[in-house]
Amino acid sequence: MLDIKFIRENPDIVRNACRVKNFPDVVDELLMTDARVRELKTITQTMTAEKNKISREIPSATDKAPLIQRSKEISDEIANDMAELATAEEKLNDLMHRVPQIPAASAPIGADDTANTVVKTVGTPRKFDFTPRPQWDLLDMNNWWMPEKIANTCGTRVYALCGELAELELAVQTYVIQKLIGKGFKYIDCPSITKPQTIFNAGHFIGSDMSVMNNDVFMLTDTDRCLAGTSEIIMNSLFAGEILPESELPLKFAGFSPCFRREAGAAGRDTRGLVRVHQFKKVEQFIFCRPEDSDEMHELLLNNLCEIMVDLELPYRVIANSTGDMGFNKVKMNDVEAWIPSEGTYRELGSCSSIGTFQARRTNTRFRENGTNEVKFVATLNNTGIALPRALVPIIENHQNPDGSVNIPKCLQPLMGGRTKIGGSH
RNA sequence: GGAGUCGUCGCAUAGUUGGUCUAGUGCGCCACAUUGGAAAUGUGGUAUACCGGCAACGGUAUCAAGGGUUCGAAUCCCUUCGACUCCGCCA
Repeated sequence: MLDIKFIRENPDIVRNACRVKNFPDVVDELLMTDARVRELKTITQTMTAEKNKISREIPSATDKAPLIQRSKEISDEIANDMAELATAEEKLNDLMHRVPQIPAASAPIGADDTANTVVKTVGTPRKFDFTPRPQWDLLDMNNWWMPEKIANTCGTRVYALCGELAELELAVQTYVIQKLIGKGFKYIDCPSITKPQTIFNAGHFIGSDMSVMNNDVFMLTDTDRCLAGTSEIIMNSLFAGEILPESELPLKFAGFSPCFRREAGAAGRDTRGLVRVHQFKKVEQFIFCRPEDSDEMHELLLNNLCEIMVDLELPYRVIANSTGDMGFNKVKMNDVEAWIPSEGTYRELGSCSSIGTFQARRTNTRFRENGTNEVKFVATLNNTGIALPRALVPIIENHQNPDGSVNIPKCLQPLMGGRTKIGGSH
């Protein structure tokens, strides 16, 4: 959500944002509705002020009847305008939730991911002297998963890791959490069950009708709860309605949670393997900060993920996502992609997003500025810490040996009891 | 799941026979005074959002949230949410 004053004063900037982000332009309708709301507010408030004045006079009046009569008349007049005001406010509220966040000037302009640009490429893809196996072959060879059994038992797009790879998954998770704790992030073990409002607060969806989430979110039947697709949404709503002291900012969190996604829009894509599943696990970085610190925090979050790529000894690249690819609520977005040998390409492992005050306006999370004592909205940012099991795909493919075994990145070896490799015939 | 208590301005509290409560008090916080400096003390101030206004300022709303009764609701009624205490059940 944007500031209504900003929209009034900069309609062209907002119209342009709608255009480059590929969302319908509702600015004119919004401004007309806003004008009507303000007009009705002025009218009803003036009448209410008079009614209140009369009510205050009644207790001490000698002849109460005429005052009560007049007060009733005003009430009737107000009721009509209030009804229209309520309708207009509801419409305005919905329109406000259809206006996308303004993208950063630095973001590439384009309709979709074909307009994305590569910011940097780090590491050189390994030259194999044998044909590298795809993830599923390595999983099969080492009995690291049980795809048929799980598909029959739990359905498709669900996985179960077993044996040493399950151990490695836990090691990666632990490694990343400990690394972020070491960088001053507060570790939160987040729940996955939440209220739809929490998802709405995160601002990924357009409009005020929450049914639009149905393609993406698992609802829990016969309850008012749903399953969170990421702990980002939980952390984002953690301080809803609060005014934080500026001295507490920036607040840095490392949230861990199981994540649930319907993937209804991805039918047929990545059905094999560990890349796209209904239930996965994710360590998520989340920051609340002063708006002026957003860019610095964005770099910090992005750098953390880049370090993790290096620690895991993965060739990777950083993408600047285009305006059409970054989504409704974002100012700036950088995907981090790891090299996948079997596909000969890079694939997304994480996504670093700067949201500005867009989410904070929905959650009403603010801070009190030190010198001026002014209350302002905080800025929020998020980035993946590690997504599992997806991150295991480049790990096992890049570090595989001809016999199907996988070398363990050095940083994970202490967490694996000192082992240097898993799988194969050893 | 059953029974009960309860949600007031940062914190703690007063206020529940509806009307000087546009919410009192204490603590905290800010400013000023006093002081060599501090403590203590004194005085004043201390919410958020929105509407109108160049501004000073005026107005409206908010006593968990929403709705209702009433000329008028922190106070009465209903619904929802949340907290606590017992009981039951259970990893």
